[in-house]
Amino acid sequence: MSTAPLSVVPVAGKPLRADARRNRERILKAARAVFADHGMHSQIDDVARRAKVGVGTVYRHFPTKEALVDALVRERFEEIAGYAREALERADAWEGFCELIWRAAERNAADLAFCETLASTDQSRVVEEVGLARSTNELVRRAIAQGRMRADVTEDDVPMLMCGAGSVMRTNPASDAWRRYLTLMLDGLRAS
Amino acid sequence: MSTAPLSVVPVAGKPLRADARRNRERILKAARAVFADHGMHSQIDDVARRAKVGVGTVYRHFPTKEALVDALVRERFEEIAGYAREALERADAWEGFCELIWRAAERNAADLAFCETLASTDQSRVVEEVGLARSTNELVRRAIAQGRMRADVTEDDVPMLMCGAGSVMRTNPASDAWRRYLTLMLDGLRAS
DNA sequence: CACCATACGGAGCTATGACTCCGCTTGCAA
DNA sequence: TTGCAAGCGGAGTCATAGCTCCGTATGGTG
Repeated sequence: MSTAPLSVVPVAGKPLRADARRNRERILKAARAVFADHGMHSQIDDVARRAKVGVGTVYRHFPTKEALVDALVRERFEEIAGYAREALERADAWEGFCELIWRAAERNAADLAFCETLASTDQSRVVEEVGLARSTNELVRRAIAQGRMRADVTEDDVPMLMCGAGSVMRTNPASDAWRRYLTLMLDGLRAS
Repeated sequence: MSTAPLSVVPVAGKPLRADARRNRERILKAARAVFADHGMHSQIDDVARRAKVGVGTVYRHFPTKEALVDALVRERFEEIAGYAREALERADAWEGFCELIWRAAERNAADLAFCETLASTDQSRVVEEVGLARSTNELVRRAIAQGRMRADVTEDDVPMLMCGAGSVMRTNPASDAWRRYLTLMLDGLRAS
């Protein structure tokens, strides 16, 4: 007995009915808002309600809560990877690096779930897949070569930096503590 | 109908039967181990099993899971407050400060639940009550006066620092990333 | 238009884990 | 030794939240 696929995303990347495509967008939009506000404690029912869609529909598009979160996280990382590519175009790599960090942090500051995810689970997989790893490594390499960043900085330091920032944002939401944090941390990274 | 007290800790701080005192210690000991390993996801049943005690007994001593965690956290903060007092005895306040941070971090590195708590909920209350706030403030004040710490450091920076460390420890358990983190951060705090 | 695969809604089902209840046991004071 | 308040054990209750099921609706194709 060949059961029909539970998921709306077909075996091969096929057409996807118009209403399904529309609903998928509604769900993602609602999820962005709900998860930003309530973090990982957000409930799928809330997302569904907000998207004006039944729970079943949410689960047809994203088979588990985890899958939904992954989609949101990936979206965000892709955006940040874009910042990284822009930063690479600057002649001064250190300036580019700082800009990247600040832009990314600013983007995440209002998103509770993303901060929680960042500060609690390893994201190296996505960071890799999205091309963010490559860009930041290159940025770090250049900044060191230009003598603006301390020479012992490694690729692992950047995720660590952001993970710390996420945690500070989470502990003091609605505060500027994280700006303070980044200032100190970047001072720690600068060549002396 | 005056119901008997649910809790074993009496209205006034009274005698507490011998077996009750013994069990309380067993519970705390078990809880330290379980929470260190499994973090906030730890289950009371596991604590009870490990303590060789019924669940009911755990709840008689600590009315909620939260209360148990609070007790553990407070214990740890009291210990750290001790480190802080020792650090204050050093003539070089900056050295004392670094020592405090390193000792505290070393102590927390193997304790998942403590890191999670640190990185997710505001602990300023306990930090205050335990006298840790007072000590670190004094330490910071002196280090700045002695010209070894950058002058714009405030009392809020220290919890932030530790909170970030907790989060790094949690994301990369069984790794030395947090040492790296502290090195950078302390460099950020040092007077240039 | 008619047909049907694709998709939807939302009332449940279920697993999990915090907490309670109550009959039995035990420390300890008289 | 005896009485009983203080404690104990652990099966059971309850609330929550992730997820499923299936009858109904609808886009799109011939």
